Amino acid sequence: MSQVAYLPAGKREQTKVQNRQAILDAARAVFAELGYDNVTVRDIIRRTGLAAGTFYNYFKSKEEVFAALADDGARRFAPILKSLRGRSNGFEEFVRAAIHAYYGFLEVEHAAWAERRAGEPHLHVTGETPEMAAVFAEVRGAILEEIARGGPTADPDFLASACIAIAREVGDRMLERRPIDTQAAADFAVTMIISGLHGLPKARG
Amino acid sequence: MSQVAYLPAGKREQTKVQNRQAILDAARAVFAELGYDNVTVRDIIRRTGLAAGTFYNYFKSKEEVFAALADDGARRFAPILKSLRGRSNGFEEFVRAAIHAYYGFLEVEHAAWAERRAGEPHLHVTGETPEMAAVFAEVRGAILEEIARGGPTADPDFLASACIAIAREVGDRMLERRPIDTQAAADFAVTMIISGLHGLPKARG
Amino acid sequence: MSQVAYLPAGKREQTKVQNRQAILDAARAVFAELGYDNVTVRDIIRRTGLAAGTFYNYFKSKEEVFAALADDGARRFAPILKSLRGRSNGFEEFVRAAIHAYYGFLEVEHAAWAERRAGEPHLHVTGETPEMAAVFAEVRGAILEEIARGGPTADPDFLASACIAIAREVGDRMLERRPIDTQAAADFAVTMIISGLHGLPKARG
Amino acid sequence: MSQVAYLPAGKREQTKVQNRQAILDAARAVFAELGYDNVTVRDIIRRTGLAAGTFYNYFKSKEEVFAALADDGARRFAPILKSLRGRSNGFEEFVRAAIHAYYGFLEVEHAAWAERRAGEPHLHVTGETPEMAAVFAEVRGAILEEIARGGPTADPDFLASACIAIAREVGDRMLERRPIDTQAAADFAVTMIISGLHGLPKARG
DNA sequence: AATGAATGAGCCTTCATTCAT
DNA sequence: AATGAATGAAGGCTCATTCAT
Repeated sequence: MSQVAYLPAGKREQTKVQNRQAILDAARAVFAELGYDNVTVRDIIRRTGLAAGTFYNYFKSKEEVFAALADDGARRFAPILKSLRGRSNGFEEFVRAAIHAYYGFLEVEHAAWAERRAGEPHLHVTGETPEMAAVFAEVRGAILEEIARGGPTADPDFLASACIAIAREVGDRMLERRPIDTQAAADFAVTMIISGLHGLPKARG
Repeated sequence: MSQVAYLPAGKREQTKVQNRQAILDAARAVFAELGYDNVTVRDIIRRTGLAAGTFYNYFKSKEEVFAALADDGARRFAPILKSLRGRSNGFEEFVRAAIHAYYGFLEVEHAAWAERRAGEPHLHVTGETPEMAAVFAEVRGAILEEIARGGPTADPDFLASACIAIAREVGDRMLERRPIDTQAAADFAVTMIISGLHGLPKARG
Repeated sequence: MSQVAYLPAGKREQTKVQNRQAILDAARAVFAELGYDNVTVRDIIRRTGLAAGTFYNYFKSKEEVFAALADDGARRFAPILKSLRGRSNGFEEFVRAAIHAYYGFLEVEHAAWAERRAGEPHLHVTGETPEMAAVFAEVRGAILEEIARGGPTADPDFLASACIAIAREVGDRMLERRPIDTQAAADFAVTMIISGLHGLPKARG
Repeated sequence: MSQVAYLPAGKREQTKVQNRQAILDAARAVFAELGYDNVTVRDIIRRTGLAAGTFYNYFKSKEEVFAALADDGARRFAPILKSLRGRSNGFEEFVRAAIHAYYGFLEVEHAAWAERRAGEPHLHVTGETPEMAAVFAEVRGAILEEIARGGPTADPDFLASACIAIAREVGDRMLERRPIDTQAAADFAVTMIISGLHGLPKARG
């Protein structure tokens, strides 16, 4: 009504996008900080400065925000990993590159956390930030694809799971140590994965 | 001091033990069903039929029940794994036996779950039941020991983590399929682990 | 920021004030009725008709409501006492006026109580309503000031305490009798205080 | 049945007395430590080592224990005060002696407390231990008696209340200071009381 | 759309009291 | 009598969600 008509996107729309982004940003931060399970919708909106009710104009639940963030992460990681693969000389090199990327991210992300989450029966922390979920998804995709094109005959799901599991769990251990040594962790994980792959029956002959 | 102490022998003691067990059973079920983080003390006692306050006669918190269950699990699994190791001819055989035992357990345990847990971002469920925590601890110990006696020089923590991670994650995938094929999953996991180990630098020579 | 901020002017704001007041009123009543220590947050909100959680939109704890009430009481009593002092011809008259004001308040307040609080070891009830806390605070201030300006050399804290104690305790007795005779009580208390003061060593000469 | 018959009091009866005493002792301690309002029956029996139910064989509620303790205190203090009165040369001396006795008790008792009870709206602490209740009761009796035998004509209840109030409140202030100076506090309280008395109308003449 | 107060279910925990043993 | 586990009513508090404005 009282809106200037010339602007390509009305103020309304812009605000809408901005708010959505604000919520996503806040959510990302608190997921990293508190861990998925401990995050409440209130935590998210508090961080946002928006009103409580506004959250529900954009998302139905914290699950939905998480999903959106993971999508987002996936969109951002896909090209990175793709280029990694392009530049890599063979599968092993790709795996190495991907794991280094992942551990680098872990290290940075982790540095941001306060050392909360004390008493809980510590059983792997991972998978609780959308970025990590996205990395996993991407790497998994890449592995599946690689396998499809002539890797071992082994069940691709099992294989992808195993690779990711190694990367993840070793990453967790890595984070528990001081100093954090991404190089050593990556070396180990890569060796384990690659030689594991070699042990599997080849596609033929 | 000067009072006659009524010996705790009769029915009282019996129901006390029974109640404790009832709580543990309920807790086990509920942890499996909802996942550790989502379980409330009330979930546990509700399933028990006991009064709210009664829970606190036995445990101080859900953490404590979890710990008790893990202890329990460890107590029951330790001898099994120990005997597995005694009977195994070499490390590979032990790994195979252990993984079979674990997957067998998973299969049974899993059969008990309803397929709830719909909306959640399904990122590994695992590690959240005390039994599994216990199994991991035991297997980890065994691996460490094996390594200590001339296995690869690799960082034992990384190694144990990786082996367990493979077993766990592949186990999860296994559970998602119909029919559940513990043999195939175990074959895969064992191969992956063993050949992964072979790729690691030997202690010497 | 880029959102239109709906100004808090309408009915919303009104009921917010109303609710706050409702809570304060309920709290006042309940403190008087049950005594500070026996009051629970739930007692307060119950009397309010509001939802449980609403209380916490306004106050963090019963302590905070109490403080708010005491502030309120102080604000209302300060001018009264001030004017009393202005109109009084000398300290004795002020003391008399203040005590009359206090006992008058006590009488009214007391009439509102049901005669609950049966079994408790009745050891002075007083000081547990915010108004009385406020009166005490004010009177204490006035006494301290008076003393500072040439009263007895005695320790001002002791002195204020003693005066207030007399007023309070005699007031309690007063309330226990039928009919309630504020005149007699005030006469006694004033005499006791004033002649007590006279007995103390003068500042000089 | 299996009891030796010769003993003047059977073991049963003795235990009964002992348990009652144990409860009373525990109660005394926790009343002093936590303050009447904050004490729960559980606090008392916990301290006792007895079983929860046993408490109810002896007392119906914490109120009842408190009353019993106050009685007990009264019984122990009566002779002390009586002798104080016998040895005192006139009323003033008695008041002084009694107040010294009271403040001495306060000082000792107080030393035993940890400095708990922080956040509470600090409005008089007193009257919450049975001993103090007893002292007050006794002093009150003495004052009443003294008055009856030719003191001021003033209302004896008011008078006793006022004297006790002064003693109590000044005692509270005393306890808040470091170092605790019972001499100064007693001097003040005695002066205030005695000169207050002098100002009251005499019985005749 | 945005707001933010209200809601009430639900969580954890403690407590007084009972009662079978 | 003594015991001590069981009970269930409260209490404090937080949260997701709604809805009048």
